[in-house]
Amino acid sequence: MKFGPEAYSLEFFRERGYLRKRCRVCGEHFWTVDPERETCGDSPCEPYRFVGKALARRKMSLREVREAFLRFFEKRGHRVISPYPVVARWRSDMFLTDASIVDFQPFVTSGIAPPPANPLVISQPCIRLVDIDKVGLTFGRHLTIFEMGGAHAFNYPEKEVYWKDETVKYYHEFAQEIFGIPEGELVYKEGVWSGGGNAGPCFESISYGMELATLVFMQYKTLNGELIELPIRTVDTGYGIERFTWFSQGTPSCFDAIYGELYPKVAKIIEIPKPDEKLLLKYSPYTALVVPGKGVTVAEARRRVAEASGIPLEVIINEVEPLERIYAALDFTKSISFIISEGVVPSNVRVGYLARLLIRKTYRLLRSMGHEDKLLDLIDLQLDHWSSDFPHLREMREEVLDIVETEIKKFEETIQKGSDYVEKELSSMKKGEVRIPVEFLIRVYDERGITPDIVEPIASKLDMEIEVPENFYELVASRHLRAETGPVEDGEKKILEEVFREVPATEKAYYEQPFVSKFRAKVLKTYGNYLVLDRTHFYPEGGGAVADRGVIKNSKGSSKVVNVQMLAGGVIVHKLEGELPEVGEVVEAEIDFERRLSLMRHHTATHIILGAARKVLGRHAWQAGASKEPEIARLDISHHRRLTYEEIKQIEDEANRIVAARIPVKITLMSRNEAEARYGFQLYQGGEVPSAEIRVVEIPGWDAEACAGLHVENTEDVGIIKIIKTERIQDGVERLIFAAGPAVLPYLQEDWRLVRRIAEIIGTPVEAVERKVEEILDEVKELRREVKSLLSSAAKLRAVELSQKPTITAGGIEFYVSRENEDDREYVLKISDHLLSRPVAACFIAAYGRERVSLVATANSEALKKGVHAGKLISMIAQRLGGRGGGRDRFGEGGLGKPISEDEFIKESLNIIRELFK
RNA sequence: GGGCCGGUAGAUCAGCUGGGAGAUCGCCCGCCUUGCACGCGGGAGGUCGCGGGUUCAAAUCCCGCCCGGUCCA
Repeated sequence: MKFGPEAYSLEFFRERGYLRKRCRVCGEHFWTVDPERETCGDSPCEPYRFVGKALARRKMSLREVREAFLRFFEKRGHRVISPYPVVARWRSDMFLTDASIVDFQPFVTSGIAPPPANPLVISQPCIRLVDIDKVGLTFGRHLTIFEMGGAHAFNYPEKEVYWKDETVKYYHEFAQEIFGIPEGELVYKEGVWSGGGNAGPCFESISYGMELATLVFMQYKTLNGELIELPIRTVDTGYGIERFTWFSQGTPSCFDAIYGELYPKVAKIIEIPKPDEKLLLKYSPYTALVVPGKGVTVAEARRRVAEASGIPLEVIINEVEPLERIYAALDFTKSISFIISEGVVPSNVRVGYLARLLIRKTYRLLRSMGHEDKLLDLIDLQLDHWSSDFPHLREMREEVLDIVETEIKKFEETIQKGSDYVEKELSSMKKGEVRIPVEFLIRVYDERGITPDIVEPIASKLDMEIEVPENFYELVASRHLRAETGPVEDGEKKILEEVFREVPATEKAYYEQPFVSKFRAKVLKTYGNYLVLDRTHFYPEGGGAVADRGVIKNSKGSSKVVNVQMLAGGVIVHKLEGELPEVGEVVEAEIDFERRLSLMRHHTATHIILGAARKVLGRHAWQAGASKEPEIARLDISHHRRLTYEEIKQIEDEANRIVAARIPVKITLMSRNEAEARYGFQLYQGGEVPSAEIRVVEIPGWDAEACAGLHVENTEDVGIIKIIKTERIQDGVERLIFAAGPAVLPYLQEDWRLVRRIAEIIGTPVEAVERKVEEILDEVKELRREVKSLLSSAAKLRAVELSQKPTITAGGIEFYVSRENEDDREYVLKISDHLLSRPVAACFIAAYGRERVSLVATANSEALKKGVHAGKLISMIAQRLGGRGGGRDRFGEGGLGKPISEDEFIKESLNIIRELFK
């Protein structure tokens, strides 16, 4: 994708005499007032020229830059907006906020909802994990967490705010007024921005070798590679708050600028290497040459920097690399602090998995420095340091530390178990083999989460060679490619949407009058057994709740409503069983209201339980899914530990306290911006809500959620809430299964019946059941022991009895053939043990069991020497008697599956022995 | 959501080409020895995750479920 020069040719540039030039290194076009300039100045086209210098008006801290940025735009008519969360819960297409514009997508940029202000300015903490491996290497040009200063204007067809010229002008003034960057050092490189289905031209603003901001003009939608003009053109600027801070301070690295004040405290936890300042100042400018991305390995990037800077590679590795690790550790722990403080629980799914990867990566990084035990201390430091700007970090401190600690313990266990396994496997493969196959490394990572850096020390301990391919993680990923499965398309719904496309949206009468069960409505259209009315009280499936049921009466009779669905465009379609009415006819409908009431109770109960879970477990307990049926409801919540009986009981108690407190359930329709401002982002428990207006269901003082469901009027109407059971459906997600109101009764009654039945069976009063069952189990164990012991004595006696005289002696072997009455394998084998322990060649053949007779044959070592094979012997006997069997030389088993008499068994056995041994 | 690995004594695990449930540590008893991972002898401890199937016979093979781990989205 490329835009023509006209997209970048601004009045602003013409007025000020800018020239359009082409970078001799990268070939991109850029605008400058300096006729001598030959490169665009962006990394990697030239090294930094601000390091070690004080080029700005004054040195500024991160907070000072943020404030200066916000005030600058506030003075120019922008309203300052508070930052959004870093976890993008209002979106279903991404997990983390990675740009300020994300806050306003897709609702504002697509025109569904108005912006909270226009124009507006925000300093948005963003998290980007894509370049995580290069953090440190570029001395802070790349960070996993940074603040993006966003000045945004949304231009509507009927209302233009401002566009390209003003955007560039604002930047120009900002750079000059606040930072004193001379015009000759302000370069605007032409670029193309695209992301999230949108695109547009952009300018990258570069000074002294570093891109400080990107000015994007979002004006297209991309569809199948084509650009479609958007009705709303958005000014999307991203000012690098950290980069401006770095520039103003001229420190060797950006980390010094961000975390400089924190260094003394960090140094108390981990020793910070202190390479020669001159070395760093010499090295730093050339980190501009490192460009993250595929194809270039870390080693290769280092080699290039060494060459360009003239600093020997080993000096870089010895002096600079340890410092880079500290840098990365600081950046990662800040990211962890922000993510977890917003209630993310590490897990093996979704955003929780990203949190887990980040924590594990940081742990391994610290481990490589021998400081893995300091991870919590660093996070604590970050929480404290940044809480002056982001107060929720302090409020969540205890929860964050608890969650991270739990995760660390889990990982340590994984490492411990995995390492033991690896050592065992490697030792067993060691014979001759000194090179560890790559396949093994992939396998232990995939199956046990053991990364090659954990295998390495074990390998060297065993004198084995390990070589990790650069594309290791791609190899792992390729293992999973074939498993890709697309989402299951709801074909039926698609067809219905096509059929009813022209029908106007159905009036949702259930919101106006949620307690009306009988109504009349006009039939607008039918298709197959589907029916659309002009208005309906039937609540369609949605928000995790099943649809209403009921009947629709018409001239031809009455039909059952078996399903109700909401189609795109707001058309509600009823699926009927029975005759369908004529189009235009007015029908009478009645909802199964007992069922509906139960659904409403369960819906309100879900909100109450969620509030209770948050109170008992902590604010990280977010809804991770929910379902409501007439008989039962379930709520999935994020939590890092299995729920204990105590916690479950507490949640239940709290929930029922709210039920009893008779709190009216308040349902309000309000604008998105107002709802977010009043209740915060915890509104989006049920996921994204794709509308400008938000229906807020509030239980004052307890819970408020964006919710389209039907609720009872007062918490008292829920009656009672009983948690039936809990399950762990994913790591980090607990499922609460519960019932509310009369729906509770069947569960209580079943439990009651069960206990009474058990009491009846064991013949004891209900109160004594618990103790009695324990006694019975003890007794059973005791009896088993006794039986075993008695059989053992009996077997001994039987062996003595049998040993008096062999049934037959053939081939120098004594054969004892016996039909045992005791149907117990242990008993028979015990006889064999006694019988064969004497120093004569002996063989024991027995049949035991009544209806289904089993056979066994054993031989002692003396008998084996004389050629007995118990397995073959029993196989032959069994076959002769109509059964099957087999086994090894000293032991054989078989069975007949039918009864047999003693005489027949002994006769046939003897026949075979005689045949074999004459 | 999908893939892969696993579930055997209190703990860690072996046994898994079907044929008598094991080792180490821990526990109990005894001996030896005055000492903090001492030695020797003896013992207790198991629905082999649950359910179904195949088979004369299943810890072992097949199917389903539950639980744990892990990777990917």
